[in-house]
Amino acid sequence: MSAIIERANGQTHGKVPKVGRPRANPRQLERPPEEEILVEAARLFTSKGFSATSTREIAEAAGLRQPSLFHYYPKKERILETLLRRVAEWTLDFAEQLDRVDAPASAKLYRLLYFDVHSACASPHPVHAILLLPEARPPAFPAYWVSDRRLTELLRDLVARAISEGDLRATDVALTARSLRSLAASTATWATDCEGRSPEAIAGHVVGKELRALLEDPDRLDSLRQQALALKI
Amino acid sequence: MSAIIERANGQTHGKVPKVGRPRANPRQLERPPEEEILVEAARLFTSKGFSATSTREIAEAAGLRQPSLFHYYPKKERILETLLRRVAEWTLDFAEQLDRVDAPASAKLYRLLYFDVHSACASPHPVHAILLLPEARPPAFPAYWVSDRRLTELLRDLVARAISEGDLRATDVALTARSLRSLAASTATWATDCEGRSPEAIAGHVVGKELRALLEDPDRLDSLRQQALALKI
DNA sequence: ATTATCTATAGATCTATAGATAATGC
DNA sequence: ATTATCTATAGATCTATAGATAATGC
Repeated sequence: MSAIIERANGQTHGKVPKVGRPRANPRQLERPPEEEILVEAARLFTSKGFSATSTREIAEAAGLRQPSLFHYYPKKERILETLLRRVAEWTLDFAEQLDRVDAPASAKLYRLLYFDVHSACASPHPVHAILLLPEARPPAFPAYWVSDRRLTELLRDLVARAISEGDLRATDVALTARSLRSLAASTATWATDCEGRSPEAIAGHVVGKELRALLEDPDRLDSLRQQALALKI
Repeated sequence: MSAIIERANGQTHGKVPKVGRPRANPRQLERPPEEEILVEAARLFTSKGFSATSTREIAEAAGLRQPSLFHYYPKKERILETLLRRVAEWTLDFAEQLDRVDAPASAKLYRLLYFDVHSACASPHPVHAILLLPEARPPAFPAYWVSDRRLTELLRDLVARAISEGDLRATDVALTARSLRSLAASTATWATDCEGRSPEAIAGHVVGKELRALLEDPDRLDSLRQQALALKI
């Protein structure tokens, strides 16, 4: 999870505040407070839900008193908004890098799905599950849903191109894209139950199943997988 | 949705109360109040979330004042508990009938998945999405999770038998069962976005994709589908 | 002077209970 | 007498604001 949430802040460590009144419960900080808040909020939102998580719980988990939270996020909703943005950017950034690579659409499709599902499984807490919170549904957080639509369209284009390149079977492209888009979030909801399986194993299984179903020649799955994972991003 | 929620109450219509103080806002009732409450609660829980839905909203939607709700459900949680039980029973009952039919495991697997996903898509509101509410996660509602485990084990057995019968490819059976179990709920989250597609089309697409991926011979999908839908339940 | 925090609290909920009330049933 | 509803409200939240305070920085 941390990786996804912190992506935009690789360099910001050490930004731990020196000025300001000391905390009531001092502790060693590894991240700036606004990042600590995001990490704890993500954990609480996915396990208890957005509305069922109080700002007090988030604050105490981040080592602060409840009103101090509002110094960093002026509304509770802004925390969820920030998390949604980070999750969307995490995948969108990868998708944009992938776009610049020259490779068959089927390989790119595999690689993008694998990246998305693997991220969802590898997070210690299933951050991607925040995408399924009823409180995050449209029309709330329109900026997130713009990114989501972009990603769905990207998947649709990859599927359509892979079909015209002869690698995938003809199928309902829009429906396929919509269901592929939900793959990472839905895998995140159960991946933590599967003890003993690595994120790589789960993502490989899930994405492999999708592509085997879509491939014109299912026996090509193994070579497609190798080709996809060999792409230099 | 109504079908799933009301399954246990086919005969109970007309149980509209004649005794008791009249309502402040009288209206024509089609269902007994406890059923009206379930239908409205299901709609509100899936669209706004459990904690974000107040007992006042549910009550007013059902034509009652807020405290009157507690005549039927002594705690707000009991409403969600009842919904979870109905959704679980809906699929479990079908699975038990299916169990008594003599047919190849692959056909039964297709039929069970189709039933589950089709129910999820056919509901005017995605009731199955309540299974994804963070508030419904274990360890809350242990009775529901017992049913859920039963269903996952049933899927696992069907997959294992279909493999030993030679219809499905060898694969990680537990992982496959777990991901198949999440199919209906996850489809419910996006099926309503797909205007112009019938529940049959969506369920056929989604379940077809799963089975094509699992089949030893993908070309057998069409005949498997016919065989599955022809089963007399 | 600026900043990050604190304490105190206003104001708006929200769930659940207590007890009254207005029907039907016997 | 029983029942389903109502009104009124207690008690426990919860979000967000106001304003004080205890550090560092200049």
